[in-house]
Amino acid sequence: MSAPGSEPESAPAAAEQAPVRERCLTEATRLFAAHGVAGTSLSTVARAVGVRKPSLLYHFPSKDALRNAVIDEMLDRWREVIPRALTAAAGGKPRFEAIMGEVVRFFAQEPTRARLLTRECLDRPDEMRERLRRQLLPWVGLVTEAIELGQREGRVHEDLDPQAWLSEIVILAAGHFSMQTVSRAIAPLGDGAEAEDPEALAAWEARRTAELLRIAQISLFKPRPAPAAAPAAEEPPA
Amino acid sequence: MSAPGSEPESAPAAAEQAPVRERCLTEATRLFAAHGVAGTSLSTVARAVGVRKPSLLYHFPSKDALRNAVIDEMLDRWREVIPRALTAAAGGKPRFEAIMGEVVRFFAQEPTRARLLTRECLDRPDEMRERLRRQLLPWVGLVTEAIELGQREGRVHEDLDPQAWLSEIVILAAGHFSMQTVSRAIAPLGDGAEAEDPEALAAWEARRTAELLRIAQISLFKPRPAPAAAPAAEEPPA
DNA sequence: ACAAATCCCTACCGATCGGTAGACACATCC
DNA sequence: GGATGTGTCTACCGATCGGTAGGGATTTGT
Repeated sequence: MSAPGSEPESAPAAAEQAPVRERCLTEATRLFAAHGVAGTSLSTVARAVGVRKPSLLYHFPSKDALRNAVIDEMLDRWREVIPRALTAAAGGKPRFEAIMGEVVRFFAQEPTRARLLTRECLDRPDEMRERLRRQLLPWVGLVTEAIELGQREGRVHEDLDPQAWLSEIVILAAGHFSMQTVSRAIAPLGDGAEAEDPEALAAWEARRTAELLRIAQISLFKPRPAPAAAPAAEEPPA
Repeated sequence: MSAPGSEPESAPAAAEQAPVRERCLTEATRLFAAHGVAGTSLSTVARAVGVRKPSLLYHFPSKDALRNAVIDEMLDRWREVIPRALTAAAGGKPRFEAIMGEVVRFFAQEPTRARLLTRECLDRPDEMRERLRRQLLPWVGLVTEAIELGQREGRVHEDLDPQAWLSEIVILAAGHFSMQTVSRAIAPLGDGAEAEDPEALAAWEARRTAELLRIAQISLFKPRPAPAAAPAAEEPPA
């Protein structure tokens, strides 16, 4: 992390009584994701935490430092999940399902992260590009190599551009979770359920996520290169 | 539009000498897209136009009015392009290529629009959802019906969810052009060309766009339902 | 010629912004 | 007990924010 002398707590304490610095990060993440950095004042963050503005500025010497800490924390969590996804299925076959599942789970359980990432990419594209480059260059190589191997083996579309495909899928995943609320503009309305039904909303989200996975899968893998020896063994039921 | 008594000028005059109100919209669009509404002050917009802040507030009674005018203008242009895409290929077969081509062209020639749209969806999701709903509900129905017809005719994947697919593709297209700069984090670096070469950049953008179209196409259409009578007639050389 | 409307300006308003100064409480270590 | 360090506070700073008041051109209608 970026904090010099922060000891990791063994048990995730209740959010209510977590140390102030931690709560500042949490609330700042939430507010920055919702209204943007420029649209969130330090007073607002402080009020959400339950302290005064100078207390916030004691832990983070400036708004920019707070912003960077928030992004660092998010990218650190991301840095945790990527190797887990890659190694969990390193030698196995269902690499694709493992990685996509992990990515989806990462954003789905906290859409805040996707929104924050999207916002920051819009606000400071140059810096975010370099940051993401440092973050994910190593495993971009791994993924593209795996894709190219799949192409040589005939499992992956030959006309697919590995790097471009990866770029588009990452963008799609981030946008998918950033735009949850807005996606309901296309959602079924005439199906009987009206806009506010939370059950119908969850169903719509499930449909969207299923379609996201389907798009990623079918745009990567060939349907069945040829009705050869071993036909059906790779299609998971869900 | 929202202006009561604005007469359309027959010839698109030079941007330098366009009426002030129009230049305000142009500059505000650019700045809002780049830094967000909250991150752009009225003074900044006025300075970019070359007038003083009160002049800006003469044409737009408040910052919120300016914001709405900017979005209205963008959505109006969108409203122009959609029917064109739908009717240009109404009865013909290459409907998909026509629509996707029009959408891509719309955003590609002015990525500002995509960024503004993305930002506004993040900043005011509820309002944007309703706005988009009003905007594109009619032709959402058309597109999904066309997709369902394609499913019945066996040209489109049966397991595709038309509404969800459309939602994801729209998100992908918007994100594709919003994140141009950031996508270079995945771009090829070791290929010899270094980061700043504009030619290599254009090449990378072309690869991305091609991949976007490929993903949309292959996630929609079945590869070839069966090697029937008429085999190859639909594959464009590009 | 005169009045009205249009358009842009200088000067200014109160509110809020990010950030600082410095006092106060408390806990620790010597 | 006193020195030191940590964390929070009140009070305040200059700058900038969105917005207003009102005057001076210029154009337009009559």
